[in-house]
Amino acid sequence: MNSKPLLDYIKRYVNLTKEEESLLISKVSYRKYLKNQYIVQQGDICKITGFILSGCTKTFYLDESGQEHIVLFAIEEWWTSDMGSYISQSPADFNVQCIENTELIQFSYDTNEELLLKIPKLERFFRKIVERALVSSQKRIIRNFSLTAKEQYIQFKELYPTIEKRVPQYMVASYLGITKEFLSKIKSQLILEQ
Amino acid sequence: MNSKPLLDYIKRYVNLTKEEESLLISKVSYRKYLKNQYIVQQGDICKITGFILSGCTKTFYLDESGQEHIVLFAIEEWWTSDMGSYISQSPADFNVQCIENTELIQFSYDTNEELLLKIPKLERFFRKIVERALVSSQKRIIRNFSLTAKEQYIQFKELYPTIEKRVPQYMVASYLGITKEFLSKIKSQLILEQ
DNA sequence: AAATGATGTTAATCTAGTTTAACATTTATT
DNA sequence: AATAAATGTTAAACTAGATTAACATCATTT
Repeated sequence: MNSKPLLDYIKRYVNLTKEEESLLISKVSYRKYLKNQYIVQQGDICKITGFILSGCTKTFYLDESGQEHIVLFAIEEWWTSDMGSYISQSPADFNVQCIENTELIQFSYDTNEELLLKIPKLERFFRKIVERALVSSQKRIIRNFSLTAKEQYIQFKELYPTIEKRVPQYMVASYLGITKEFLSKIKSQLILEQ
Repeated sequence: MNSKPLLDYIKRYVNLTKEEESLLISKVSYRKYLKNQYIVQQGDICKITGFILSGCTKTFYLDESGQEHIVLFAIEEWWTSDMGSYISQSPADFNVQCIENTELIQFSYDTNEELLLKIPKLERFFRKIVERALVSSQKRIIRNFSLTAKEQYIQFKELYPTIEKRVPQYMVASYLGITKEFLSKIKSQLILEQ
């Protein structure tokens, strides 16, 4: 397992000693998922939060009519899980599925408690991570309300250019909350305009 | 200042000693806002996070055309601030305004750092608070995508019955992302249906 | 009690985005 | 190379929700 990306990432928020770093690494696990595999399924108790070493995942909700609504994508150096299910160990509302083969460093709910007690600095680290996730989530709500679908698509490309190139278009449409047909129309409009 | 509601609230997440409690109380401040006063304005650097002792606030975004989009309401025992601005001390995207006269216990950005160093348990406390806020925010995104306006309104009433009764209807419409006229139509439909 | 401003309603017209369905293109599998 | 599966496009008919505008009701101030 290549733990450097995770340790570098943590370093941006808190400074761990060498001992703390190796304790941390001894308590997490590495796992490889194949494209299309599920990390969490709606209804499961989400046992892990994963730090992505490589790959790409989508977190989505299936509604009554079986339609898929993507809440967020995650790529290298992002975190992936059903946060609600993980923190309260209750059945997941969301599915997390790999869009590409994906390598994770997994923090399991059971051992994480122990880790936080031994390295209290990690409380601060996770607080900061979650704060940033909350900010993105609130901004997403606003974009949704105050922009047309076309404007949202333009912003999405600016905010997440790599993701836009890596995931199929119909998933981008689902993330934006529109149909794939309408996104297709928007794209052809944008081509005509320029 | 009546600090009991805050201390009781904290007790649900972490246990503080009497000394820690009094240190905490010595580092926060009490403030009363009148109805319609702003706690934060778009563009300000948000210096505080407030715990609501009494009253009600709305956090909203003003778009290009001057339209107001409400991200969230907050009432007693909830937290209110522009999280993005507070955590990165950058200009606020949102306004926070009082819908009623509102009493806050304010945690200021500058003294909070000191407080967290002296009472590391608070890192955990704030992490848990933010985690819960993130979960609500993600659920809100999903409701928005997978429900019709009518369904959203019904869920809103179930989730936040007190808020629905306390705030004017046009603000509920703004929160739901629809016009006040359409909410009015929905309400009259619901009356006919029952 | 009159007047002003804030909040809520109704109805007609309009539009952004959906639905359906047929077809085109790209990618993976044999 | 041929076939199947997945992804993307186009266009017509449709609908949820927006816009406009006129009016109704409630609350606050003088």
